Amino acid sequence: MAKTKATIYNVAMRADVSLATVSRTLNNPEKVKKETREKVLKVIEELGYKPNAFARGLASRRSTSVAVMVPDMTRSSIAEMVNGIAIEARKYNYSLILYVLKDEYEEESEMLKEVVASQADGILYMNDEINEQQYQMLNKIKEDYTIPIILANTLYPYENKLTTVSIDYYKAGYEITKELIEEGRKNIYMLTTARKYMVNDLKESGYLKAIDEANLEPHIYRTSGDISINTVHFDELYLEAGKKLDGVVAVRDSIAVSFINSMISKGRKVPKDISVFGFQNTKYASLSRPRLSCIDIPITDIGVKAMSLLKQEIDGNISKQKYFELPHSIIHRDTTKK
Amino acid sequence: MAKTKATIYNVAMRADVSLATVSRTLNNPEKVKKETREKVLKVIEELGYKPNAFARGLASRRSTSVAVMVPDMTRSSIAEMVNGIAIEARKYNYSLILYVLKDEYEEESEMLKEVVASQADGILYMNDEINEQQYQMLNKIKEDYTIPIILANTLYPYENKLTTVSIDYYKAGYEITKELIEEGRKNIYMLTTARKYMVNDLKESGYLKAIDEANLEPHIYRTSGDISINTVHFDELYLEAGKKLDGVVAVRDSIAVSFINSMISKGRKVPKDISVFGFQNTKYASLSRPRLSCIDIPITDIGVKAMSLLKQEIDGNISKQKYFELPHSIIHRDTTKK
DNA sequence: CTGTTAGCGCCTTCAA
DNA sequence: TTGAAGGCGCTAACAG
Repeated sequence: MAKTKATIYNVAMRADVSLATVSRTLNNPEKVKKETREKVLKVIEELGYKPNAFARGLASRRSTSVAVMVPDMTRSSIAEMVNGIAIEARKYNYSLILYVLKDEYEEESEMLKEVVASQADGILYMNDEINEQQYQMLNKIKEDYTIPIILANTLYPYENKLTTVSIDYYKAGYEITKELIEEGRKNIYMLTTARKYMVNDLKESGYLKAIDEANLEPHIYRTSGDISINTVHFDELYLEAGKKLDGVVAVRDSIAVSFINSMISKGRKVPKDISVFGFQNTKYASLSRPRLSCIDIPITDIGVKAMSLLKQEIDGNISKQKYFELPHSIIHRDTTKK
Repeated sequence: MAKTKATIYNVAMRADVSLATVSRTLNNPEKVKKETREKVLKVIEELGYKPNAFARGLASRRSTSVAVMVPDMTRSSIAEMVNGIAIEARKYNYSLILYVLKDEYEEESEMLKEVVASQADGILYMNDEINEQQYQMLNKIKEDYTIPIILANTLYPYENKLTTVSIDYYKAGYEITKELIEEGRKNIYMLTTARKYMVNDLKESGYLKAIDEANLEPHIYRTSGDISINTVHFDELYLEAGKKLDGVVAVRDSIAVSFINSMISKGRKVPKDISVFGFQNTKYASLSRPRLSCIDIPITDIGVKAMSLLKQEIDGNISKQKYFELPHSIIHRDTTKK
């Protein structure tokens, strides 16, 4: 038998109070006399009453929901961040509305309009490919509709209008490159993506800095994120660089692992002949053989922090600090000497 | 300057029609004269008007949103399914409200109440650990509130009240076990999870069937999904099974890969001494060395299909068919002989 | 084909 | 501390 959802009115009737009182016990309990409150809560419990989210949203102009915008759920870093967001959101009883971005700017613009229409209380935006146009659009939305926006693991280094949570990719790139140099490596390659990712550019800058300081020759090699493609690329790379190549910093664990596989199949030894560092500390890193040394990024924590900052901003506590950096660390496993 | 969101009323004024007409051009365009419609649409465009989702939901009692309930975003199968759901949902302009389940039954029950309160038009539920209690609760929600529910990659073999999209895990388990038998393997182990997952039980049944048919001895070995733990387990397993062990069917790619790594470190050759099959065809399978043979599960398609079925049910097209099976396939790579 | 009108369920002043 | 009443922005009959 179809149960009709209890309304605030039913609760009020049964508790013998006005619906205003019911509303108050839910939203401003301190303004209701203790006995009345308890009586009302009891009825709410009995009826399994939950306020209709639409009616509440319409009347209060708050939704207790936030929009989560991500480029691609299948990337494990994104999924883990969303997990962190979900954990934190749960604490505040916030709902998450998920938007998976398409590549087209138009689509994204359309989605943002939807987000505004959905009355989301805030936006968590994560997209490591963010460009000028997207950044400005986000900022416009924020200003036009005064809706808080937090960028999670999404860096746009040329401006700082939007609150950002990330790690220091530049420093991380620098550090691991430096370690390879200290190992005595002379021909260190950076393996990065052909597509333009802001965070990868930063890793690259860090790499270049270290290489430059050591007076070595920089080698940037761009490949695809796709395994079947980059395997072919690595064959070419080997032809070109040959046995001189003795160190690699890859912008993703998966790229590092497929590079290692490619080299081993050519008879090169890791880390005897070549040392390799990856980025992220995904499961790939521990499942690979030899197990991958890499930068560990606290990706879940980034999600948690971003959500908690968003909550603060929604509550009106806007800090002056725009950039929040979480600590990374270097994990030494079996593809480096240390 | 804070733009105040345009309302239907603003649009009506400016287009010099009643608000009912604006509503119609949005929801029943065929009921509006072409010229009027175009005039209205033009104004909508100019004002960047998007109907307030709350008001619309409240008035229409439809939300054009669905609840997506998942156990854990960090599992790549879950993330990929959500991706499929997002792709399909976009076609219908549906929003996704994401709920990450906790282990506690109470929590889940609370979440379902929230889903009902949120007026979601339907529920996509995925949880391969589903138990009796959870299944019955879902069914109760469905009946009490007549809200469509689809189980995606979530099997509860003892009942069939809820529409389900999955693959035939039993058959898949049977097939790969049979292949190992045909290779001449005699001591084939099933590596499964210590925790109870419905789908893993089905894989196990398929394995047992094939083993039984061949008059072989069944060996079920339960381990953790956690890499650091199962490595230790595999050492124990090796002590116990020793060199007789010559075939493995693992319920997850990651388990298969860490098993392989463990055996290789002990000097065993894959697939010369041991053949190994995994399940899922994740990236781990192609990044491992040797590359893992496994069952390919069309996980994105399961998400797509589930969402499309849900949309159908929401639209009132409830088919009698309760169970929808998608085809799986066997991927032969380098850890088996074929 | 278009306009008028009555809610949808809740929050929030304003009075009492 | 409580109740009455208006309205949030939109949809959906019902008239015309």
